[in-house]
Amino acid sequence: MSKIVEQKPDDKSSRQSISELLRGPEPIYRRIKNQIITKIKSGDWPPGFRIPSENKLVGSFKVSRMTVNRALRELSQEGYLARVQGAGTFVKELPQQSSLLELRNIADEIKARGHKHTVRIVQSAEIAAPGDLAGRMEIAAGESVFHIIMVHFSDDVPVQLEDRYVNTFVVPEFLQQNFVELTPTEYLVSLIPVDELEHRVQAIMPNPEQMELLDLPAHEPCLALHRRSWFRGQVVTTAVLTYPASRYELYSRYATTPAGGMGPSS
Amino acid sequence: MSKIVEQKPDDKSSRQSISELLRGPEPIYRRIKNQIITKIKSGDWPPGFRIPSENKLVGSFKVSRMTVNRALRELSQEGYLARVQGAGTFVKELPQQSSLLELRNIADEIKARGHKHTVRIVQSAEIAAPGDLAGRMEIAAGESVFHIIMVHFSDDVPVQLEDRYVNTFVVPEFLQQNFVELTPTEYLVSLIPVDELEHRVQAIMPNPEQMELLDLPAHEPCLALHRRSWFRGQVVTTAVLTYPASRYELYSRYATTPAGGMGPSS
DNA sequence: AAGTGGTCTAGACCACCAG
DNA sequence: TGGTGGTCTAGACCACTTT
Repeated sequence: MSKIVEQKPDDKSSRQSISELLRGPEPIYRRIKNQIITKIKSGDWPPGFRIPSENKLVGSFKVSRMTVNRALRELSQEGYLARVQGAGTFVKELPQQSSLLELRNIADEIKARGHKHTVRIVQSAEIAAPGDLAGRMEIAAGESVFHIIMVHFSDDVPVQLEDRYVNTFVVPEFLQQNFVELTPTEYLVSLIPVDELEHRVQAIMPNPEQMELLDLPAHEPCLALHRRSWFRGQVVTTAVLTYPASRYELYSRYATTPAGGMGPSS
Repeated sequence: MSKIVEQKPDDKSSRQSISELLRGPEPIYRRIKNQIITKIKSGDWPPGFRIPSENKLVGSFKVSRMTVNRALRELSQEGYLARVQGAGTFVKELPQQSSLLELRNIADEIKARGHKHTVRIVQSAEIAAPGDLAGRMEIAAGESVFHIIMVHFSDDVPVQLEDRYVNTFVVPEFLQQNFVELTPTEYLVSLIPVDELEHRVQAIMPNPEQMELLDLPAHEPCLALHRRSWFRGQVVTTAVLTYPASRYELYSRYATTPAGGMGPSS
């Protein structure tokens, strides 16, 4: 007879900094997704665990089954869950990967493998964008941009050279950050949602400067990953990430089907 | 007072060879998706075109709005459409790319750029899998696998060396194909659905054999893309695709938001 | 004000898997 | 056979864009 949708006030499980402010309160299905991801990441629901059925979740969340279904279906598409008709919904083994399509943070990757992550900041400045850079950042030539060059180490071995430019208009306080504690990727992701992401991957022979910064022997090729990210039609940042061939490779595994490798038992 | 779901008989727009047989008739929302993709690919609905509203589609397909909504939402997630609340649904510019996450066919890429695609088959045989290969293909050592080595040319310049192994159990008639007409990727994709896909990307210095096959100068690095694909838990094929650095790079652009670059007007 | 997409509901029928 | 997920319906309220 009146309001069908009973909007609940915000609960603790939703904080999204800027995106929250920009996008308004989260829809129910996304809150359910977040709560489930939290359960998985905290270890409450370990890999292989059979999570409550849709009907159980309908009961505990007090929502319609279609809403729970959408949350579970999307989490399944995103690789968190495997759904088997007639049997149940299970937490998948691999907690996401695919460093190519996603915006992953080198510090997390290094730590996840049990190594020590350190950085060396080579350069950090505010410059006027020359023509080619302005083109890549889709701004006018001569406009101000931040430029930072840093090297990431895994157990004191250099594994990534990061050469990054940042739009000063979108992130004016970028250079004030302490990038020893929080990598630029981490900082930017936490601050600005990413609408669009572009990657180019090349094999290159490093130039002398790169060889020195990465402490490379002669004739060792590198992977060069060029990345640009957009928010509301503006380029937020563009970076060239250079990896020594012998110390790094890009990896991505992607399931197109729910039953990808995780069975109910086992 | 009885059946709510009125299953319509198959119409022409759904043919999926094996997947059709395996997965049964397509659900309505997927048939709608396919018809829309057909409209886009045929050029009936060009980039920027505003497609009929959900309510119009509800009328023409005689289905519920939720069903149309699911079709459009998924096509938007997949990058075909951009949806703008209050304004409409628009065909996006880039008809999909992201050669990394997806399984793209080198011949299509070359032709799409207006070049001539040719191949040279270097080797084609059935062999007993040695231990390391058996591991990668998740079969027993010594089991039979197909092995094919070929070079892809763009306007007679070699751009890709394809070194592929195929599971004989899943695709027994693989070697009978004419790969001058239809690339292995194309053939396999048309035959077997892909449940899961793994990619690894390295920078390498080519060995002498690779240098010769790709007609490379000294000291030119290459991108090596290692790919494995699964169907129902079995590795169908594994391939190493080697690209000369100067002639090829991997590219991927990915919108996480509906409004990714395509406005209603413009 | 009219139209659009975003979300949600409370039901329904079905195919599938387990005990 | 009972529970599970897969899909679908016919309605609803809302925020937003366009006219």
